[in-house]
Amino acid sequence: MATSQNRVLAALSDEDLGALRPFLEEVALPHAMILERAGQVIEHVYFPLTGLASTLAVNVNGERSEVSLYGRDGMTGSSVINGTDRSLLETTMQIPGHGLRVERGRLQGLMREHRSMHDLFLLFNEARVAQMSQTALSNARHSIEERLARWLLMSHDRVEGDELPLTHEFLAIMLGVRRAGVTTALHILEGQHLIRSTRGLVTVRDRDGLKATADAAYGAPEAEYLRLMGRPI
Amino acid sequence: MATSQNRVLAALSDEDLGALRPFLEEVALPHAMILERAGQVIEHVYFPLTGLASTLAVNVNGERSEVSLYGRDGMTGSSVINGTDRSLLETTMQIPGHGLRVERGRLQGLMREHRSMHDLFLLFNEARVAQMSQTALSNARHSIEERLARWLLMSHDRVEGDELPLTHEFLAIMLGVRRAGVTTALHILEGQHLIRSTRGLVTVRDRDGLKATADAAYGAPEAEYLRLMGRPI
DNA sequence: GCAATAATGTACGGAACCGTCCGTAGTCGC
DNA sequence: GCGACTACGGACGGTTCCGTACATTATTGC
Repeated sequence: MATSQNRVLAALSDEDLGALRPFLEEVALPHAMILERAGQVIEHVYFPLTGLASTLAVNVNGERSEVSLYGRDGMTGSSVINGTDRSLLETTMQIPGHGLRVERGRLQGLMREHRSMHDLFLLFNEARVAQMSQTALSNARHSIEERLARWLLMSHDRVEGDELPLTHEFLAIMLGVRRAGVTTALHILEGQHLIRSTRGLVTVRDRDGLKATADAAYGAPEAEYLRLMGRPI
Repeated sequence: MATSQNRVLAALSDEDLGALRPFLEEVALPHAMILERAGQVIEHVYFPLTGLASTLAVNVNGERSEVSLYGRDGMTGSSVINGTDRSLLETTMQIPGHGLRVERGRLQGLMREHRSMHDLFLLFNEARVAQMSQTALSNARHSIEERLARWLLMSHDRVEGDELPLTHEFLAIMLGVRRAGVTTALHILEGQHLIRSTRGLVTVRDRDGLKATADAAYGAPEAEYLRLMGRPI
């Protein structure tokens, strides 16, 4: 079991990982799989090894917007880490992959026995807060183009290679904007040769150019992750 | 020392509160006081008894937008609770008041000795995540008018009486919009007799009307606070 | 009470984005 | 290989909100 592919598991002490390992189970993470449902008790906590997961805020009117994005750098179940068994958020797979999972009750017991394990998961929660804060700021102040560039960079950080299998519709939900708005913004980025966009696939061509477009929307949460976790995303 | 005025302290067990109490220090919280500076090591963790604090995401371009708001229902230092000594966020007093504070190092030691204290603070962190998520969603999808109504309701929940000493400029920073946009939105709310607005002061007149305007932007995080903390804001 | 400052009211053109719609082009299931 | 479906491209008027500017009205410091 390639636990070290997941950055959070890799940062665990040998002892903590040894305690957790027997309860980790390999699992496929297909596209659109729902890892956590808003308001529902969480069954498992997932550690992606590949693929991309995202956590959305949803409300009673069916509006939705992404608040956090992670892959092999993170884990689901932030509310379990914080001591409860459910949250208002929804977590789904954006780009398919595979990962490891552990039953919630088991993890709760392990965190109680192994405080340093809990402490490490809390550091990831803190990194996630940094990311969520930047999302809130970007949603308030930045253009679709900037936010899209940020999102593509964040995704690019978390997958192998430069290909991101994503539809405009999906990106629109992530950013909380119109699908047509995403189409236009992608065309602009493509016109600047920063990406290539084909049906269901965005290919990153010029990462530095994307950074220039994203400007202050990208970078700070990523640096905070490095500081907190002691290793890059 | 009126510790029970703060909802987090009030939710502590007698034993945990007894351990913490000797290290709590009364402190005035004047308007615009900075409780935490972005990127700087946190000196104290504050428990407001009155007044309103807010936490802002800031970036290198000087852009800023509120991500979280709390008063007697909460505490600063979420990053300390998560195991680090600083964060990218900035926390300032919006409406003056007074509160209690404890040195960071002392609190870190206490949380280590008294796990149930740490666990309770984590539940508040979880409530804050719910609030931040709603903020991110509202920033992406809701009009200034809706977001303003939400903000006024959240503030109203946390002060005594119906008077909120706030300037348009301040509200604009909170919402991440133009000052003139706030002025217009306040006029609309005032035209509907939901508030009265005079220089430096907003008075809530029709709370239910504000709820109707805020729609889905208000309510869910507040219900989650109740669930997590076992008491209303 | 008088200047200086802070807060508010108002306006303007323009940019960004929305809601909506429809046509076209890939892709999939059988 | 053909119909059904999904994804994308492009357009439309309309609204929201921006950046900016400037005047007016409280309040404060002296």
